[in-house]
Amino acid sequence: MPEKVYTRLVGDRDDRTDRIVEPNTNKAPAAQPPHPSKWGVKRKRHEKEDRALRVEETRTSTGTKPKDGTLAGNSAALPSLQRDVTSSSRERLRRNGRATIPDGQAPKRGSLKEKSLSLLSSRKALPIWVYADEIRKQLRGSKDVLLVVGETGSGKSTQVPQFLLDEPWCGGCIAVTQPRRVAAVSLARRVAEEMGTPLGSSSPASKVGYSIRFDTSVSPSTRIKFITEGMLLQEMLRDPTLPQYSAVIVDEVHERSVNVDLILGFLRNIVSKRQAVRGSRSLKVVVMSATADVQGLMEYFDDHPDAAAVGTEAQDHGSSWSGLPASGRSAGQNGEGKSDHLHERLSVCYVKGRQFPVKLHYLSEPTQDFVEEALKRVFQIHYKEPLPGDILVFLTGQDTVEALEALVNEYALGIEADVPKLVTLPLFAALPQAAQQKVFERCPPNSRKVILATNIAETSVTVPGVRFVVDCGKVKLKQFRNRLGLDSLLVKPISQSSAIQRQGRAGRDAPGQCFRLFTEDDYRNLQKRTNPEILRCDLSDALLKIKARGVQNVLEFPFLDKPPRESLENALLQLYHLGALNDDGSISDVGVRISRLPLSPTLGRVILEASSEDKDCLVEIIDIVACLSVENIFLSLATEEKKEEAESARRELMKREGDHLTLLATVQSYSSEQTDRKQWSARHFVSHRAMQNVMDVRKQLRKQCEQLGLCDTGIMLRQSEASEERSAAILRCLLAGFASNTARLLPDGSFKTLLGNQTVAIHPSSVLFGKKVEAIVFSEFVYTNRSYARNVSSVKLSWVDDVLASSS
DNA sequence: GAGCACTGC
Repeated sequence: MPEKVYTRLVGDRDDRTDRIVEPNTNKAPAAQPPHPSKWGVKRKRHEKEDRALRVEETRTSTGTKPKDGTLAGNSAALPSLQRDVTSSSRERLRRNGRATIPDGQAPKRGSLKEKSLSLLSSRKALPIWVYADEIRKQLRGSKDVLLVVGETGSGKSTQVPQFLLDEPWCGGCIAVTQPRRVAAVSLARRVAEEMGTPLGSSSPASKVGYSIRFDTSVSPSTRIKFITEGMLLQEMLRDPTLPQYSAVIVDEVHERSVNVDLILGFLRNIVSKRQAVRGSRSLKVVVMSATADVQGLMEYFDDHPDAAAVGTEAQDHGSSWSGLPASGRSAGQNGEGKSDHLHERLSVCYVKGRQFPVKLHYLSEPTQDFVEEALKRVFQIHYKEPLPGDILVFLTGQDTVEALEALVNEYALGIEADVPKLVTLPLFAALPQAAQQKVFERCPPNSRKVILATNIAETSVTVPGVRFVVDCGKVKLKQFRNRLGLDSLLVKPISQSSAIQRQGRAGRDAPGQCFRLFTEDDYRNLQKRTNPEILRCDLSDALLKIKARGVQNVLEFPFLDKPPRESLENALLQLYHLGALNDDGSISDVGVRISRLPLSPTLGRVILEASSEDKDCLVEIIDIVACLSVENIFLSLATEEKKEEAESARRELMKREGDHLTLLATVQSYSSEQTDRKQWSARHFVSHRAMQNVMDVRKQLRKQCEQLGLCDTGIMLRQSEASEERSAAILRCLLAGFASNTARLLPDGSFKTLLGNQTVAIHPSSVLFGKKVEAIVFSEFVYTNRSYARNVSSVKLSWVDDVLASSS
């Protein structure tokens, strides 16, 4: 069906020449030059990666990143921070952010100043401190961009913004981006303490604030604002040139989230066009990274059109200031530099971190069973190495964590009385909060903790007291497959940078050891870096954001790593089918409105459909969409007994139409509970934390829908009676966003997608599991061992036909 | 009759 549209949008399907063609009204897609010639070298690399990806599918990646980044160099002084790192609840974040201001009372100025003075000596001890003058000097001249490469504990996140604050060019605000919300809040709190100023909105004189979803805390005097990447992108949507900022510091760039890639692209455009767009006022950009692909970043920022050919730099600044990495950086950090290239607009600063040495051990032979191997290693360490020193084991998922937990506990029963005890602690994101907290608690005397963790311990959570790391060398990661248009979740080998990051977790408190459950040869054969997320995800959201910020031709967007052509094509087509793009490829009114919503384009489209006159079910759809945009609200249960109990407790919520109306019934029931929602959640085996998030999202979406003019003020108070017609309208809204996620029943009882004719199975977690209905729509499609549809609803085949007919 | 790593607006 969309063959004709496809051809118009992106060229002939069989025409695999080297080009990407934007949606265009021209009948024949013109062969557009993909990008200026200077991108030639980079493009080759992407093509290679693209091919490798499609052909072998064995390479891997995930956001790799050294350090928790939350308070480099100071985390030991802030034990409470560690706990907050695992929390996602807003209340906790709030408390965290306001820890210095008890109960909202205005703090005494003197006490703040005293505290600030007492912190000064520890600040001066940070490795970054001696670079303060140099950093200022570099940005004072014609340099607009500074790269800071700082290893763990260098103090760059807290100190660099303070170094710049009183510079003559810095009249406005400094934004410091963070990938995680907790980091933004805790860094803001720390910097406010160091500066002796109240935090955020607590006082009009406050100089340090933060901005995260659901919680922005700034004052009229805010000069330093810690902000999540997503929030800065939202600000850029309103004000593409960021006029209120004198500087943007982009932290944790090595993690290479999609958001950070977009931010870097927009900043690069602003910097190179700054005269024209911002008048005489310049915008300084500081890019901070732990393990930098410095070469790529330098070329990226140095490559802008008006950069002068040659500059003088670095000659008198010593070895830390140049295009060449200073000696003594850790192995494996991609140290190749381009020494003969001098930069006009750009300088680089290398700062050594504080990390204890970690001794490496490899297997002599590869293992088939890393759980078994990890078990051996844990007991070997436990018997051989004296206390203190906890063990952190990196595994792939909940299944392997629980398997090893059972094994360790079983063998631990046989530990002799005169040997210390072992305390096993699982750690993964789906684990309830209280259980996660246990890894931060002190364990009984004469015992050793064994933390069995997923990738969550690689960046998001820093476990104190670890001196031994056992690394299985694998990671479970999501990969978007363009051919099939679906996500797969597969276990893959980690990258070298990821292995180094895991190893570093043993050297935070004292010298440590890392046991890699693979051979040294295996290590050498690992990919150097993890593929950045932008190369392995669905790009429709990113491309819509780019278009919404006024970049008409997405090929003009300076991607640090250019995504494969197939991904770009796919995303453009998807946006077109959603109605977010016009026939000429420009963003449509629908697209503009979708881009304003904090949702994926598909969910945004469902919202818009629900606001239309004939559907008119926005209230209900918002509840459903809110559920789909947070973690699973239904607790997964371990035992058969619990499962049966949960099934009967949830019976009143289950709807025969499917999972979406079940979610709606759950939200409606939860929100009508006025006395004790926590207890209600426990009774129905529903995650209270997830439901709190649902209510936050619901509130935000309601407000934004009003602002977008999708509904009248107060309409949300109206609760319509459930009815057949109502249910039908709701399901038809879902079809508007998920037309491609539809399947019909075959005589043999299996389902085949209407587009693509692929077999899908209803996931066993669905209320429709095992049911036979003529057609289904699903909001999630995941390939693990087979293709599964999750969050499934029953629809009429005729509705699907209507939607498919109208969109092609 | 399966089993999902991790962020974020």
